[in-house]
Amino acid sequence: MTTNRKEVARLAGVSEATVSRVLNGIGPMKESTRVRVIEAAKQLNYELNAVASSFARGKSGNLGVVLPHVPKVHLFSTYYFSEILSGIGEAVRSKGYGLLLLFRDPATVYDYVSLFRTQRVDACIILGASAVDTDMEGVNRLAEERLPFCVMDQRFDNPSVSVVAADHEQGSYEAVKHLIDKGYRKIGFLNGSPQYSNSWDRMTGYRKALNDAGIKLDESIIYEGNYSRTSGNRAANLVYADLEKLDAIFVSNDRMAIGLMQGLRERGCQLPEDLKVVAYDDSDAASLTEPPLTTVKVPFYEMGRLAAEKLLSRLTDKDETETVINEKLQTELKIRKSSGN
Amino acid sequence: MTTNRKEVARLAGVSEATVSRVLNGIGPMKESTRVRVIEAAKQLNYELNAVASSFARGKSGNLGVVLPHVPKVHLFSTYYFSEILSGIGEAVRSKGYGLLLLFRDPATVYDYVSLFRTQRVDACIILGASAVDTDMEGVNRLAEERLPFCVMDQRFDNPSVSVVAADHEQGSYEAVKHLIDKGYRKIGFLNGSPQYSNSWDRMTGYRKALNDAGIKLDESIIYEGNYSRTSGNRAANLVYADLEKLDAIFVSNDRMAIGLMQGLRERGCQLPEDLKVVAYDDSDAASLTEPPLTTVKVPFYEMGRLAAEKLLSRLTDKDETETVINEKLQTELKIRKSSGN
DNA sequence: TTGTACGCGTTATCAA
DNA sequence: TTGATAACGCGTACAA
Repeated sequence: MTTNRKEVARLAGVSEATVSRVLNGIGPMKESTRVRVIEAAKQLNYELNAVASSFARGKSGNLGVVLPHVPKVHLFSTYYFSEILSGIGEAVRSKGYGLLLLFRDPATVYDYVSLFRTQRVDACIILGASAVDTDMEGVNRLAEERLPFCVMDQRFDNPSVSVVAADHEQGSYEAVKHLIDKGYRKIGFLNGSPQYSNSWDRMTGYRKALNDAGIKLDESIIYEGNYSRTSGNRAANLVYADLEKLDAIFVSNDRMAIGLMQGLRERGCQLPEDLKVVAYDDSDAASLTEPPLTTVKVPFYEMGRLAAEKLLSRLTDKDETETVINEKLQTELKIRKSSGN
Repeated sequence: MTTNRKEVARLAGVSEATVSRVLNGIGPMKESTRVRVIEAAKQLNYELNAVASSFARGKSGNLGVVLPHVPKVHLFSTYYFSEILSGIGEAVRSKGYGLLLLFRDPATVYDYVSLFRTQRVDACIILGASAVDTDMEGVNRLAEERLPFCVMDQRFDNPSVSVVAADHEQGSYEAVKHLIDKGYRKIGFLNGSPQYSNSWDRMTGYRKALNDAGIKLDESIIYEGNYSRTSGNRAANLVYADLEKLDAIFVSNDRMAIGLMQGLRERGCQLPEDLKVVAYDDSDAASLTEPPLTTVKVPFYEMGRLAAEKLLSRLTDKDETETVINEKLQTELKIRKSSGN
């Protein structure tokens, strides 16, 4: 069925080793034999058996991407998901690797190490990790083994955990500062789930911006959701009740902001007149809402690409310097109508 | 580094073959040896080398999912993408397969066959195929080789091409019928790119619904976009000019509907008062718009899962009946405010 | 510049 | 019920 190296060798009248060398472009070779082998390969429609090759090399040639999977529930905005994946895909393709998608059950400790031990991946990127015990445990075990991996957008105390993230403290700072600059002082904050370092960073940026402007933090206008639209909608209740205490509100992602705005409008609010909103992500939906969302754009695509490139080049390069990846990309405030512009 | 079968065999005091049999649960074996092998494996922290196993079996153990990739451009709503992928992921995981993600350049003929020949995948699912020459060519070559693959949501003339699709004719019929039932007669249609069989099916459904209601088709209120929001926005120009000819409009997907509605509103339209809209997909955005979209829900998740399950079970089952997959799933109309409810 | 020969870890076949 | 052993297709050190 599948034509193999032996047949090519026979047709070209050379040894199998020569076929390998020619096809991999390794070592010196006479032009004439090179041509002969190429011809034979083409004629026989020969293609390298990737599995056999992986086996011989002791590498799978795959980059693993692990994501949490709860059937029918979207933990992440599909925007985040598809952007990061596209970025990773780009890097993977240009380096000639495969991209193996793995789904993990968020409730149990995922065995990343076995992913490597069974040689299914040469490196891996972890999406959607949080600070809950199971996630920490899994990642820490991986770090112990000093395997090539990288966590996306979640910080860990463990200094040997590689991370590519966005600078959410800066992003949040600028978001809140934008509101302050426009003259608003009573700025609330609807944050997301505390198990993401993300959320903490946003909080830090929020506090710092208020502090730098000499505005006292008002704990009573800090709300918590879980990054879902529903949770934003739920928060509308509280926010609506506190409306006289609020000029504006900073929301940790677009989805919650959308839910919040819907909830507020249902209760008769005019937006942005009654409340200015700044959100986070700059997902597709951000410009769809009424009013369109002022929001912090996160370079998900670039984050994915960067993480993958760093990992893969570490695999390729002989420099075994075993460096921990620690990148923090800048965000960018996109100003639209929801903040009163 | 990696402990292998030989070490387990030695520790358990059996042959390597026995280790394999025990670990794969194949053939009869004495309980005592079974336990002994399991113990040894556990003690040595042994895990099967997936690559070696694939090699020996002559199968990669991966299901390939091929999607078109234009850097930074989203041909598909990320909703479609992530839903289908989740569905496939579910099936793949439950069957113990890997999911290999492949990106293809839409401009060139993708060599699916080599995917199999190089043994990178045991089966594959093609997303985003269209009727343009390069796509047809690629898929037809694949069909010729009688390899296990399946195209998602795109029909081909070639009867040996497996397809899992949604019934867009029915979906469109119901969408338009809904408008007719509400008493509207002047119903326009903003369709998507003609290279998708999808678009043709929607057209058929549209025509049939009008016809069944005794409404004469008016070519002058049929518009064409390319499924992008921008194209919907562009269409707003024409639609606005034709407003007196229109009671309602059926739009081939949510994104275009959103662009259209934005464009119309910018021109001073009141929605849904001035024009009723029914869209398609029921993506996340559908319920975010103002007014929320009446739209046709497509079971993307189930389509992904079904395609993957069919393919994988064909691989597993001894029944080599080489059946062509041809599934058409039903859609469901979700009624919201945009159609005047 | 090219060929020989071995190893990679598993599956599967055949004997015992 | 278990053990030998031959593939599997390729990479690569070493020899020529």
